[in-house]
Amino acid sequence: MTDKLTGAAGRAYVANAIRQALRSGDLVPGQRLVELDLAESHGTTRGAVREALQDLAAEDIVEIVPRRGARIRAVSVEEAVQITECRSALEQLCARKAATRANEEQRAELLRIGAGMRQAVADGAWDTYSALNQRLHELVVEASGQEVARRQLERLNGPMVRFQFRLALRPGRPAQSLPQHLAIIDAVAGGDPDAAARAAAAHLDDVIEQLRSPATRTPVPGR
Amino acid sequence: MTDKLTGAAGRAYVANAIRQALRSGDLVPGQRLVELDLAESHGTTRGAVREALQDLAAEDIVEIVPRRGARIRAVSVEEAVQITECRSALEQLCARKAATRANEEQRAELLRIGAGMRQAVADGAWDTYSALNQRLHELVVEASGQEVARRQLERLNGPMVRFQFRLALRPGRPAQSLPQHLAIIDAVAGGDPDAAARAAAAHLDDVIEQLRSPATRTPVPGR
DNA sequence: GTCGAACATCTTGTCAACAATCTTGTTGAT
DNA sequence: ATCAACAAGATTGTTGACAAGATGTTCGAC
Repeated sequence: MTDKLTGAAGRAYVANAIRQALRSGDLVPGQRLVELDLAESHGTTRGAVREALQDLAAEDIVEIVPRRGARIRAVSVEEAVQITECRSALEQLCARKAATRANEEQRAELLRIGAGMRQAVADGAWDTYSALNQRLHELVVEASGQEVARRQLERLNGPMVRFQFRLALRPGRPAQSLPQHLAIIDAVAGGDPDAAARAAAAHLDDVIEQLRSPATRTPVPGR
Repeated sequence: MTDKLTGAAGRAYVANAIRQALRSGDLVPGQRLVELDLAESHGTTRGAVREALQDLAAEDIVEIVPRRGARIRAVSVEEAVQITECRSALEQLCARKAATRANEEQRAELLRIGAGMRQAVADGAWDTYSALNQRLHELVVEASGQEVARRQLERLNGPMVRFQFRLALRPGRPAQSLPQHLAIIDAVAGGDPDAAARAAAAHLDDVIEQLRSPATRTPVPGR
């Protein structure tokens, strides 16, 4: 357990640790990531950290400027909107395909998720709702069989964790998004491709609107 | 000129050299990329080559398997279709935005490209047509102001160069795609977002159909 | 002739030390 | 008090050597 994480193992470990720290707010945009510090605090070598940072840079999570090190990249509201617009385009594709291609088990799980979401909103169980939300998006992509789109969506979500986080916690947000999610579920489970695409588009248009409203903007510490 | 390309410079240089070699057919899918060989043939160090390979792996152009080195990744027809479906989703988004946001100069260039394409088809000038085609797609994305989508599309095109290449050279192909391109130009330059999205979708649906037809399949050497 | 085991060679993975560059803090002049 | 020049420290970039693993080859048994 106190073994030294070496090389390739450390690479993935450090990358995950940073992703996690970003999600939980331990790292904020603009923050410097010093190779030696990370190496020591995670029990790895500088080489492993270096490669982990390269990976994160490829995911647009950190920004590496030569000779000056790596920082957590700041995402502007405008960029968050553009990211969500791309998500919308890709998720419409997936929803449309999923409506045609989903198998019986997947359709059944969709319905279960829908029931769970209703219940979670009724109970005020926001963590549960958030988890179901994530699973719903995953499942639609999975059922669509669009491997390529799945990879693209993963990349898009990387830098967005902070915004998503804020959004889900906004009071009244689950109640607002519930009918949109149920519409997606109905259309996909019911096998109506056009309706599925429309429902996905409507949902993400609403997310964009929320992103633009000032309440969701999180102040970025200077420097 | 005979200077040794060191570190950061060599990294970009080698990555570009490989991309170029793939485009021109000097490298074929499945081919092994040995670090030391590449380092010597390009006058760099192994370290630089290593990083270049990481970059190419992030672009899905090469596949790195631990302890076994890097190979040019093979793209199946099914994957090419999925890539094009994603391109379709994103280019619809861009075409729609471009119809609204393009400035006068951009609309003028679109019309010039359209005229040039007509001429090129009439003259049988396929290289010119291919160049204009590329510029058209670029310009639509540029005019849309969708930086995020632009990056995503770049990534998607990386592994596709071979297929695109084949497609453009197929006899009769320019004549077939010309009206589709003109429809995109008309809609974007004319400021009709819905028509622009429809035209982009129609064009890429046709590309998908071409990809599926056996004539475009290029045999992949075993091993 | 074919199969398998031992061996030789090639290739990638890892590390530690060194060099180059940037950042920060201090000093001194105006 | 402000600023520029400088020095000390911190941080990243690069290299070369070695270790670990994979691949190919030879040789012998059957």
